[in-house]
Amino acid sequence: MNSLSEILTLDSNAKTKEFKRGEIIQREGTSNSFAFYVKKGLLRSYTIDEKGKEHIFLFASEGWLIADFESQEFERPTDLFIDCLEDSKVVVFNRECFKVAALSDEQLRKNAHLMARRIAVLQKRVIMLMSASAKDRYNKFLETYPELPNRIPQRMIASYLGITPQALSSIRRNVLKSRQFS
Amino acid sequence: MNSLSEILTLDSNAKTKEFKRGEIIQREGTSNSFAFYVKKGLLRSYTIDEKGKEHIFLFASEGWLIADFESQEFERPTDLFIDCLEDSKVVVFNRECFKVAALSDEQLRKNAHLMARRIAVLQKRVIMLMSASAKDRYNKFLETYPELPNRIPQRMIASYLGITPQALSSIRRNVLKSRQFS
DNA sequence: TTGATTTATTAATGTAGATGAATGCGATTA
DNA sequence: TAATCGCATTCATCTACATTAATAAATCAA
Repeated sequence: MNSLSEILTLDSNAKTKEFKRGEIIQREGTSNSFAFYVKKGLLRSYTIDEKGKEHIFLFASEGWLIADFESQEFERPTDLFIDCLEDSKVVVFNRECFKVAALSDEQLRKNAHLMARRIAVLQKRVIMLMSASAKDRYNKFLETYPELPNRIPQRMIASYLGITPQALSSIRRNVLKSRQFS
Repeated sequence: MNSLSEILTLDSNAKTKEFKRGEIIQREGTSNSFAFYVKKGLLRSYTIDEKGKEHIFLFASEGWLIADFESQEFERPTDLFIDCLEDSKVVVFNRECFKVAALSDEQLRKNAHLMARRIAVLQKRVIMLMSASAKDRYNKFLETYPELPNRIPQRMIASYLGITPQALSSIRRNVLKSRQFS
């Protein structure tokens, strides 16, 4: 599931593009947003609030899909920026491709797993955000995405967790301290 | 979209059941969880954390579907309780019904809309939880679900928002106070 | 109706995490 | 070779919200 070959059949016209680290490939307010499948590299989606603060919604490394489903399902301009945290190879689908009405049965079926998986991930994230402390969320993040911390600066992990870099720094310090005594 | 007729075709064997207010129709730890479509009444799903505190994940009134997608997609026992906040009429689907392999093309298509909509809602919820204050989340809740506050006790709204009843009470007091001067 | 149980509110106090500022440390560019 | 920039860390202070406790109102059970 979620393999490249599965995805590619969704849209035979989809093209693989290469982007450089730091490139913004989708901006907030865009009304025909795309969906991006990551072949290589690392992308993120995020919002910027009225105070100018970034909130990272999702990281997408190899094999993941990144898109603004809210925007696509309700045909609204997107709230999400998407940019590259590493030089990346990305398959670009146009928005029609993920609108239910436009899809063939075959395409839908392949799509269904991706969507169910995304719902599961989001469900878990909401419950974590509501019920767990920043420290617990950080530990869960390390468990769930053990390879990501090597590729992502701390401040972005903090942003994903919904805390400041300072708060994450002090959590890490306390973890180290408590490890010394055990 | 999301109409009863659409849903019912998903599983012609699905049965409508009636439940009383207060009935728990799914418990945490259950390994074959169900999906519930609300014909009438009001349901909620929630977790209970290790301190015994409830965290409401989702309300479902007429026309909504409630289920633990995480459990179903990954075939794990559910973390979610589901119970009735009002006497309700509910269509009960067994978990197989939402597993992709078991669905006809027709069923899949109807399912896809429901899933896309759910992703959109969850995406919005995550972003709100990360970036908005309790007061802003409350106002957004009132905007998005204007009819719910009449049917749900405050403490459950608080739980949905991720705050305590006391905090919600003081938010409401401040809103009233500021309205007096405008 | 009465007593018991839940609910909303208020207030006092505590705390996780935000904010703002200072420091040192690679990394990039000149 | 600096000189500049972004990043992580530390510290002092502040604040949004939690916790605890008390009270009154509303709901439910007998």
